[in-house]
Amino acid sequence: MPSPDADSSRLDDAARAGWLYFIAGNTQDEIARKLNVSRATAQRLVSLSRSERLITFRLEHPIAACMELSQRLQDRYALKHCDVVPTDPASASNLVGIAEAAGSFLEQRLRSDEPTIFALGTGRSLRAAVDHIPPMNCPSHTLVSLVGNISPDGSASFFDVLTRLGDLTRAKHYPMPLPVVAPSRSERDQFLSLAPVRKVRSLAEKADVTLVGVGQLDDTAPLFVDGFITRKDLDDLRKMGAVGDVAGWVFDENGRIVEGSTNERVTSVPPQPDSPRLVIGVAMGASKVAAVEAALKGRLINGLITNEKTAAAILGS
Amino acid sequence: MPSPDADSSRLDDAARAGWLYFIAGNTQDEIARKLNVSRATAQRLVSLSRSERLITFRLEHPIAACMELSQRLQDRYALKHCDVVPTDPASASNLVGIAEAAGSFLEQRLRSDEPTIFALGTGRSLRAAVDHIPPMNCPSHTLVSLVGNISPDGSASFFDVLTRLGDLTRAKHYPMPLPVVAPSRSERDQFLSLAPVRKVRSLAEKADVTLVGVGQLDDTAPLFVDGFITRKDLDDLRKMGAVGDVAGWVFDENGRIVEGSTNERVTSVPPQPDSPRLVIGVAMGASKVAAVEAALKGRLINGLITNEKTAAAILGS
DNA sequence: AGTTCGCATGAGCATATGCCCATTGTCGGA
DNA sequence: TCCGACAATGGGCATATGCTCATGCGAACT
Repeated sequence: MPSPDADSSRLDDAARAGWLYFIAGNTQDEIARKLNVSRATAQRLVSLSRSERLITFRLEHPIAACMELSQRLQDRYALKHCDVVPTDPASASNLVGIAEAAGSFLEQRLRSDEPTIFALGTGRSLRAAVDHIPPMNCPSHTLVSLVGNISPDGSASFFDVLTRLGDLTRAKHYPMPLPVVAPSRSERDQFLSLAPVRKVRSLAEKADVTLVGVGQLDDTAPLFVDGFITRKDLDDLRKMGAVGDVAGWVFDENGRIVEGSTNERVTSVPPQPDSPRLVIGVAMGASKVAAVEAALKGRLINGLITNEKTAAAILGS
Repeated sequence: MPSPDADSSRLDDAARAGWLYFIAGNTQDEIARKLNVSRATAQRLVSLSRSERLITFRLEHPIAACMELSQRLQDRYALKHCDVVPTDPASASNLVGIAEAAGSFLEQRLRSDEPTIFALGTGRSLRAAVDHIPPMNCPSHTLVSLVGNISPDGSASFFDVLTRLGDLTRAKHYPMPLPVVAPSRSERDQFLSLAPVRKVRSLAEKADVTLVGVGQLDDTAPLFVDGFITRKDLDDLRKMGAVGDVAGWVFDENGRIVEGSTNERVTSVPPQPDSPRLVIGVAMGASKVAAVEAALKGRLINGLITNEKTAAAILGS
């Protein structure tokens, strides 16, 4: 067969093949016959029409943007998991969407027969997520808390994610019977030497799946608002360049855990950068963008559940 | 699993599945895992994203328009074959493109091992097509002419497609040693009773593939320009509503062979409407649009090789 | 002109896909 | 509250697809 214009002719055929395959819905056998080539060649032409961008796909659906953002986040930060849900235009700042997404993620993993250890942080996002989980019976799983469940005023913490989920699932669960931040470093160290606390920490380190909220350190910082740290702590931390927290541990803009200040007194299980296990951050909102981005950079989390707007802000900055 | 917003949720998932499949290039197994459904369901979702037009395909290539036109022509006129080649913007009115297309169609069929009878009309398009065919050895095929090869002046016809192709292919070939239009009806009938002529006609009727040009009947009508019919014939035919010819047989705007006039004297093999065999018209150009359209309507041809502009004109009128 | 390199080709196989069917779960009505 | 109808689900099979490999052809270089 003569081959004048071999290149353009090949691309023409690729275009034809792509058209017949994707638009007309032909099988590659039919295309092979119509173009008078072998099926293998038809396959190559179809493949070529994609790789040469002769044919393009367009998804006419709000989800498309989310998928795109999710993919880019996964690529940029080497995430093991990333959900981006559409930002609900009706409700500007509530947790609709990511709570459901985090909830169904959790539910899915809970329904697995594989015995799994779940480590849980705290915060509004996680609490909302757990509120979307229906009662189910999964006694073979283990739930363990990363953070103390004693409020600054001595009561049980308001966002007791662990107990709530334990009730729903009848899974064994291990709360951490401590204040989140101890009054001093030495008291913290004393707490940590307690047997039940050590048990929880060793479990948490083996957790297959970790879910944490991500806190910001502006004036609405959850750690401060909920009374875990003082105004002075907050100011000190910000002077040290801290931008956010995960399970009470405060980190700077590169996601590095800062030394000193409240980090010397926090009783939570410390996040392990670059964990081989799945560590998912659940967070959304303009105020959390910097914190989430830092946590991603420092690989304090290797998974993310957020919404479209937040995802776009993280990628855009 | 709870099903609030079952519909929109299902479409969302379909969109996700479509995105993952077509844009991210995931397999349906991967999609099934990511969306936490069975593979069968993932398949349904991908399928749904196409049928609901959530995902659309766009072919960024000049060929796309041709494919589209070709498909529409095939659908509208129930064609067995249709090639639409890009209109070469550089060369407004020559036969580049369709000649190559017709040539390679013919070449392809000639290369087949299946012994095939090819019936050939005449005209510039077919001649140009044959000029694109390289020498090859296919003695098992048979070529037969639909039209006489004697010019009005008694010489061999200028566009002797058959002999030329016979030389190139070493196939057995049967020319029709007749003038295209006899001086009178009775002379025509005499010619047709000759043994060699009857042989040719019986072969032509069994032809597996027929290729014909399509002539227009305006002032540049090939039949007239080449001297097969007189000016008066032409005027008469047009008064009778004739718009074109195939192998010398003249038809009206609905593709019905007109009665009387030159059709009483033409010696060619008459076209058979709605033939079960493949009968391909090869033609292009604004002046031929009406003629081609009529031939398609009357099913004098059930295949077409033309160019983009002509195809668009046929469909647009 | 001879030789070598590179690329396209088609056979064949492992995998992915599409679809049928039995089953399950859900919803509306008695 | 129970029943029947319907739709969605996942198993399983026939088919289509993607990919590897050995081969052949043409182009470029010597």
